Amino acid sequence: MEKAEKRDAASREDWLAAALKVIHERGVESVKVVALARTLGLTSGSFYWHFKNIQDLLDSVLEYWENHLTSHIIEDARAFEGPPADRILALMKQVVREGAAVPDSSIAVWAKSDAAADAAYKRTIRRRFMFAAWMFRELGLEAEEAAARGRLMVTALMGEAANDIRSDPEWERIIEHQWEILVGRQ
Amino acid sequence: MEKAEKRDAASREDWLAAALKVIHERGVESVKVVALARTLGLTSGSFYWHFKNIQDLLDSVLEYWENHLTSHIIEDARAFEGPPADRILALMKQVVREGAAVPDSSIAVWAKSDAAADAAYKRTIRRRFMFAAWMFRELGLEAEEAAARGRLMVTALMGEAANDIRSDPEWERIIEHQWEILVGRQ
DNA sequence: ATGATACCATAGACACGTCTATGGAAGTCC
DNA sequence: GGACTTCCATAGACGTGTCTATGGTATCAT
Repeated sequence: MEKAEKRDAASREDWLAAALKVIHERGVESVKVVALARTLGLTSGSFYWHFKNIQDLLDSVLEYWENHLTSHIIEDARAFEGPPADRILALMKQVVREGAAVPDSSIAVWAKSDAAADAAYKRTIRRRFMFAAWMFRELGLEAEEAAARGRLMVTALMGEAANDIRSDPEWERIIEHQWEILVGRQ
Repeated sequence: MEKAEKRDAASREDWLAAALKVIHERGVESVKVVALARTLGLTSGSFYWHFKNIQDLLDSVLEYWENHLTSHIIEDARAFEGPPADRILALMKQVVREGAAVPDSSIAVWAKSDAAADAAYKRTIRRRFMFAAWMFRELGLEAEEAAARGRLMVTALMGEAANDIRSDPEWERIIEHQWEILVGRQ
């Protein structure tokens, strides 16, 4: 029983990871069960054992995205040992390095036509804004200024992700310069 | 002949506008000729008179997007009469107000699986970066600093668009605060 | 009025995708 | 070793979407 659940969860997650990959590469509408099955070396019969239907898969993917691509970065930054300003730079680099904001564009598009996706997206953005504001308050800034800078950082990183900054060999210097402006000599 | 070409172009543009709307609301993969025809009160027979096939439509939509949603904003900003700092704020507000960066997410996703879309997207981003850098140089900043700030502005606006800042009643104050940070007392 | 052109409707062949029904293999439990 | 559970394959019904073939109508020039 234990073993069985373990194997089930693993296989289920394979489908989720494959679906998320398709979503961020080609959009939600490109998630097709036969195509997913082919990439996993399975058939659609397996899919319908793990999921009720496609909507069921998509709902699960949302949860998967929320937990795997935002939460752990916040946790890492919270556990960061060092000056507040360095924490901000470390987070910015981690976001770019891991491509954490890469699927955002796809989820944003998805959110426009799906209520559950919209809720998950808004919830995630809010978390990012709140956490970013906290990081800037730690710098000694007052609440409103910290919120503005935090928001600017988050939205800029999302824009950079959409712009595929990772493929730019100089991305580290670019990020560092933006960090200087954000943390900046006020 | 003249008249006929005019009518042709108008109807063609109807299809393009409808397609772009679908793209930014549900993604490229959701562009279906029968669905488009229904919203236009036509049938697929009409579609295949104007376009060779779906790919032909999508290629044309790219061109349409590039010209209608980036170019005219740059032109407006270039023609702006007033201090350089005010020009920047005016552009930022216009981008948000017109939702000029709204379809960006959809195009970004599209670009990942289509070479032509990728080229158009990269070209557009580059144009935005270059123009933004120019605006900041007009402030009296040296080249590298201006480029960094301009890029930060552009990516942040793209992130805000993905985040649907327009629906926030306080968006004008948020933008103004970000503008202050960007133009900032350095 | 006759022909040419632009524009659109209709019908259907064809491909692709979803989901159900059914059964089979492998491990688990008693 | 028989019953049960988990996981997947196969086959096919069914729906949806693409694209072609064909013809109809309105407009315009001659």
